[in-house]
Amino acid sequence: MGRSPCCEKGHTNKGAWSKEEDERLIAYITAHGEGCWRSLPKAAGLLRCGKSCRLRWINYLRPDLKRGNFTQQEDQLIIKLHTLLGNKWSLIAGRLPGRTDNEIKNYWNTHLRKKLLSRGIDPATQMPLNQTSQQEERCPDLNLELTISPPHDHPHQQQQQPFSSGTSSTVTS
DNA sequence: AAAGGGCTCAACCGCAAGGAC
DNA sequence: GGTCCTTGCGGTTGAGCCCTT
Repeated sequence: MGRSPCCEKGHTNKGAWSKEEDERLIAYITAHGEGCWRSLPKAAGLLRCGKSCRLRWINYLRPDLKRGNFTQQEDQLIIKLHTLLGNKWSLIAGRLPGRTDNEIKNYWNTHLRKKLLSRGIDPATQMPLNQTSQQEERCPDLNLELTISPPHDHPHQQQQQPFSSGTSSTVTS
């Protein structure tokens, strides 16, 4: 049995969103704000599941989205953050105003990964490919994320090192 | 000009975490 | 304290676009 499905599949649309659906979603959220995604589709008159509405809003319809090409600075920041955080796309997105986790994830997988590989750099560690095997034994990625603080820092620093890479990696924008 | 292959990115799926009851 | 429900996240998929032959 397990969990109940997030929506009744027989009564929901799937696939690409139509313009009308977008407009309905925007109109509803503009009027009522982001509330309960579960009940939103019904309230907004959409034949979509809440999950789908949330995704559409966050990744595409939100007014504060930047869209368009990533800048060099953003490239560098993403690479740096990925080295520190790994595939924590939502955390990385939290450091890049106007960008979504999905967008960054796609950009990483399609552009940055290849870019680094073509330079002979291991995307996961940013070490030259012929050194990564040695590196992995000493410094598994997992340890890194323990030293990271979330985007909205709490004032009380636990006894962890903040981003300490010294140089320009003060990641706060 | 057409066909095939590769690439991009919006959207879906399943799982886990957190909160409410 | 346990169970159920909702939200959020990361991985994956596939339709459409673009480039090459």
